[in-house]
Amino acid sequence: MNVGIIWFRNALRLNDNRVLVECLNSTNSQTILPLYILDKSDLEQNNNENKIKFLYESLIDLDANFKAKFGSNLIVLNGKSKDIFRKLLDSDLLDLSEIFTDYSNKPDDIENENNLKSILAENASVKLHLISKVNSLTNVQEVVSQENFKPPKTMKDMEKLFSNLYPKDEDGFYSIDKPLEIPENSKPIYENSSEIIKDYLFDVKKELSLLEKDSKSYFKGGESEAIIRLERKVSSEEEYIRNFRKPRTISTNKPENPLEPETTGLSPYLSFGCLSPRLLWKETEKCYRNGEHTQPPESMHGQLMFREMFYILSRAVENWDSDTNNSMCKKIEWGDFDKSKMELWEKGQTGFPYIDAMMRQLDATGWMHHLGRHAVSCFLTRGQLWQHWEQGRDVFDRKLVDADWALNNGNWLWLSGVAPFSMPYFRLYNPCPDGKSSLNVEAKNAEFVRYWVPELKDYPSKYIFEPHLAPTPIQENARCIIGKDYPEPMVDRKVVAKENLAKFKASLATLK
DNA sequence: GGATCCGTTGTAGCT
DNA sequence: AAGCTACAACGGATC
Repeated sequence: MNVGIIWFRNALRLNDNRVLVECLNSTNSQTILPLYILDKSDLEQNNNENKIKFLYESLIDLDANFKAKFGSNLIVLNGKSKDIFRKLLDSDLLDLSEIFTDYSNKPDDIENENNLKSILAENASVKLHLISKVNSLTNVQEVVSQENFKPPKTMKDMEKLFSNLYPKDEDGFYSIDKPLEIPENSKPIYENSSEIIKDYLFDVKKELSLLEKDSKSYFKGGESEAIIRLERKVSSEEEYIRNFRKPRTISTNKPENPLEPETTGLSPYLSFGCLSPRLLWKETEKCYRNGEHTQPPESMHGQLMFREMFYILSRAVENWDSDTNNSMCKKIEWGDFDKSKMELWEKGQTGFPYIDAMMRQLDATGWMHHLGRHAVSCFLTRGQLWQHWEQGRDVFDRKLVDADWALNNGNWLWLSGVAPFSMPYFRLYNPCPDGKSSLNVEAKNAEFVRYWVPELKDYPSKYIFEPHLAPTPIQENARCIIGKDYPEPMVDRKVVAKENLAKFKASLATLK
């Protein structure tokens, strides 16, 4: 019996999963074998616990849904994918014919893929299918190899690109593909693999139980959770979706539930592939069809188009995740790696309550408000600390539950000011937002800072963003002396901002 | 080909 | 208190 492997990688779901559909439709495989492969030591080294927890929960959910639908468990293995595939190929017990997985251009995935290809080269009868349009709305390989392709840098570019690929219908909506239904299984599951791969079997439930319990991690992983949240935050919130505008959705988290984001909170589900971007697009479109709605770049569809832009760019631009030999990254003379600066920033001990609140939220929950991301990345790089964007990128990658290689690198390129996006380098975010700042919705409600920086909970709002300016009696009254109970600002923000602006300008001049 | 416009989301100070 | 202006001046696309 020929076996076709469904190798789940970045799409931990059954809905709108082309990998699943293609495998079940293939005439070359008579039985199927669903696999997920992780490398525990690698996973633990590069991800904090919130992310690992989210992954385990997603795998448990996928397993349960797969079992309910297809009558068999998902097989989760711990090891190097090349060793595992070698084992499967060498076994006499299993007649492997095809491997189906989702297309990815993440460096780790490409490395694993290349290893697999070299193994398969010795077994010409086994075919590897890389399925496109699983986690993106477009076929990014096809898009970037088109003759007239130019890397998109603005929303206008993306609108042009979408108009060509998905001509608008009479109502003005792009003809994005319909999400795929979960297919009916017409094939038996290959049940005899456990003997072959027994050394690699990974007990997800057990591993999850070993993780720490006191995590503030807010999002629960899994497709089931994604579908519930999609319904709760999109489908049944039509007015919110139709009016969606990024700058106007800044707000502190609700006092009664400080961990729940004001925005949809769907990003972790997108990055783990628990949710199809196509499904989110179409649910949003349903809301749009009922009345007036915002337009890109600010609208919900606009957000998904930016996501798509980064997927395309990360494939088109060599060395997307590096500042070397990256055609979209200006090489700025960043300061040498400064361990103490990085630690203060990462631990939320900079002495800037807004920055510290955001960084502590990131550490505790794995999530941060998008404008917080702007503020802390600007602060770390061109704004105040003059540290290399790659350092901040690494921290975000390790801690953000919604970290996505293409998006995370793209956003750091953008916010640090090195990419040719619309971010004039002199436009800095104020780490101490006051009532006049565009961040003022957040600033007016200082509860956010009080929750995450409880040392300052008794400070009057007037001083909460720059507590070192509070007169001594006020500090004493709030039982938090700056310099003793909460740090002094680690830099004079205005002085360093001015210096950094000059350095950035000087660096740019040498590039001309 | 030089001028002008525009870009998902700036800030500070003044009236 | 909302709105204007200055700040300092990017870089690619378009006219």
